[in-house]
Amino acid sequence: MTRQRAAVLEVIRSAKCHYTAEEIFERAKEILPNISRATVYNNLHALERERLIRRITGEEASDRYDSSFIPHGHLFCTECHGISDFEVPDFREALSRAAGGEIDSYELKVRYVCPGCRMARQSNP
Amino acid sequence: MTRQRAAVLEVIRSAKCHYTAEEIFERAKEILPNISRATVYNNLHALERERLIRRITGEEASDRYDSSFIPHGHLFCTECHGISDFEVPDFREALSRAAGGEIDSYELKVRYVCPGCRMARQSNP
DNA sequence: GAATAAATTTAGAATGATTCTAAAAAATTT
DNA sequence: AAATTTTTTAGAATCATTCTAAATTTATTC
Repeated sequence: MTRQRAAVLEVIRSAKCHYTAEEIFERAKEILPNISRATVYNNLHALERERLIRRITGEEASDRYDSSFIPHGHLFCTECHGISDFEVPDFREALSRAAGGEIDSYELKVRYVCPGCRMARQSNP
Repeated sequence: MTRQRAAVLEVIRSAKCHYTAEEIFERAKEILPNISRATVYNNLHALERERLIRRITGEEASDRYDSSFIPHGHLFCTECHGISDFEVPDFREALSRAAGGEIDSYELKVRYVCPGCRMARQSNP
């Protein structure tokens, strides 16, 4: 656990939303001003392998990262492209049975129109 | 529905696996040799909007496409990077309730080690 | 059915996220 | 402390996707 890896992890842990690699890089620079983008990517991969963070592959070009391991799904708004979390039951057991062997992780992605955009739509349809 | 859009849709519908945009482009050229890559991308987006195909955002950099609308999840092997389908119950109703409004589509992604890779692992661990 | 307008296609340039590379720095082992 | 391994760094390279502007096709109007 180098200082750089700790900084990347700290940024993700203290985030109130899901950051992209670029956003993590910007914030890690506030802790270690000389940190390089490549190091952020290296450590995101390492931390994912060590299961300290999870990668969210969304609708956008860039992935986002999450440090929560409480089972939850992700809601992707198709209008404002916002992402929010939502509770889901723990499927792990059922999925392992369906997959015919132990699973690694799972992600439930839902595309929808978020309450904010839905309201805005009603005002000017 | 132009000839180009029909060709793209035909390639996806007759596929036995999930192709990337590049793979679709290669196969569409067998039908319309002058088709351009940009046209394939245009039509993939249009077909997705029209709900004739679904986009699968996986572990790789490039998205893949599916023409099946039978509810199913995708299993991503973390070793060989293969993708396979698996049956899941239709969550739509439950998800709409959880999301607090109608949902657009959903995708259940599972990362695991596929049976082939698991066996190969046991032989030389 | 020709004239006009709108939409689509094309080839290639541009963009942008991520990966690669090779040298320097840091950490670890002997 | 010398030697080895791992990590970091800056910047170049890659690769999927989007953008652009001109050409073509399709639809609409007279």
